[in-house]
Amino acid sequence: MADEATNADLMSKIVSLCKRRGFIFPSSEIYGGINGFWDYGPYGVRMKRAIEKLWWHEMVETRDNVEGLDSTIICHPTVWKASGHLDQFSDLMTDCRDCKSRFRVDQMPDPTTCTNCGGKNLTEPREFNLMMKTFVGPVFDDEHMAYLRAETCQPIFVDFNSVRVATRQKLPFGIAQVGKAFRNEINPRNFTFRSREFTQMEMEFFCRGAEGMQWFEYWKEQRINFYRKKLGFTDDFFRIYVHEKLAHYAKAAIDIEVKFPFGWGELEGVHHRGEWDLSQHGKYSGQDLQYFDHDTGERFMPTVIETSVGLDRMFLALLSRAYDEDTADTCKEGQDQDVRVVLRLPATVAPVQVAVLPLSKKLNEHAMNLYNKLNNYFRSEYDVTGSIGKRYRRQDEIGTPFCLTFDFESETDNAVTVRERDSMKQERVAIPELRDYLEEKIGF
RNA sequence: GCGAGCGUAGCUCAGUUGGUAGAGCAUCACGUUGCCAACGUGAUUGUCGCCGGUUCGAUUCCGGUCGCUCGCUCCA
Repeated sequence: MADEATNADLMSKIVSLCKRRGFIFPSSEIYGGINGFWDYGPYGVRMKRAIEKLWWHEMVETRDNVEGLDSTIICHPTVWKASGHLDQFSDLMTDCRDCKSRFRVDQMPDPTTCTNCGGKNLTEPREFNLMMKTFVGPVFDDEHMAYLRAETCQPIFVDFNSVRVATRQKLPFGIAQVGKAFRNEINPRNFTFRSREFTQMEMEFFCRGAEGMQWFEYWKEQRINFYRKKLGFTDDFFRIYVHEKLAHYAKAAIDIEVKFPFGWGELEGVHHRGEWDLSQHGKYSGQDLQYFDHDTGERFMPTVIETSVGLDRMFLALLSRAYDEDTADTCKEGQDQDVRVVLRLPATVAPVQVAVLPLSKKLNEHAMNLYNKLNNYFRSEYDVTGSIGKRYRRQDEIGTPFCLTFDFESETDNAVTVRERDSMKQERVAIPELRDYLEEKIGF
């Protein structure tokens, strides 16, 4: 119980910090907000882009057999018929206000009576579909209805042949995409964890059916290594959930779950989807999406291994892991307690990687020169306002790993003090060596 | 979608038994200091979530609505 209370407390501290420092705040807040939508502020967008860049580099730029794609959010409506998104969850449902049960109206013996408790206190039958609707063209009728994509992977399947032909890729190869997806979630919850507009980072890897399990294991390991090595996740923070109940088309599936303040939650899925998606799109489009192997003369439907992660969830996972409160010693007199809020973010994703802080306003000119140089290579920030200690704390709160203090000796010895966020230790580094020094510490 | 709780400054919250509001922190300026939330002086900030009703008068009472949190439900 005490643990749960602490965690709920942690969640509200994170939400509060996000609002205060401009990481994330509610969309349309001056109008009272809109449920399930969140805006990323100045620091938030820096960090979000850094995470995306890290993923893209890992999944696309360092691999010859993975190609990128940026498809539209609105697709031909039949895409969602083929994928099964339109048929499922488009049933009429009713809720019993007395016993809180929910029923499909077409399955009730008597649609006016609760099947469970016999009560008559039912809500009006409503259509449940998690896809967001819109209209293409100025006429709002069924003919012109379209949907915002519920996941970024379907357009990858749809464009599979075009990508294959254009890039002359042979199996096995993958297609990756980062982009917005939309779901009319019944109940958005837990800050940005479940929202109605979100960003996915997905990769579909196409291979021969016989090699499917082998690639499934490969990508599972790759993704786990990414969290361990690139984001520093440890075994107490994430775990693997193996699906026992699989979708009818799937051969294997795991989720990578993370310890959020509200409990364990899915961060990424690695799924063996078999031939299902390409077969469906082949069937509905009438196009032959089979792969022809020139060496063996075989024609077959590729098997798909998917890695799918929510960017917003990775963002929230990083914040959950990074948030910490120190009770560090203070050097100032007259302070009983010094609680320091610090985000121990990996330097690669920190919104500000380097802060340049002149000890005095009199040092403005030269310190500003240093800042302008470093800002070409690192996400940097300059701050002269307030005492040096206060500025360190401001940077701690947004997770800046390195603060460079430009002091009265800097102009003569051509060096600055580098103060490290987590240890608060300081080191004197010559200005000409700063770039190499920081690049080595920050990494990609 | 159902139920419960909540909504006052950027953040955390106090307050008004109905007479349009305060604190701490934060922010800004000047002075001072010069490596871990220093100090002094001064300054900025709210349609008390939104709409409506009752009332001479509503931030306060009532209704609705929007949003947040928790539980149930849902999560293809």
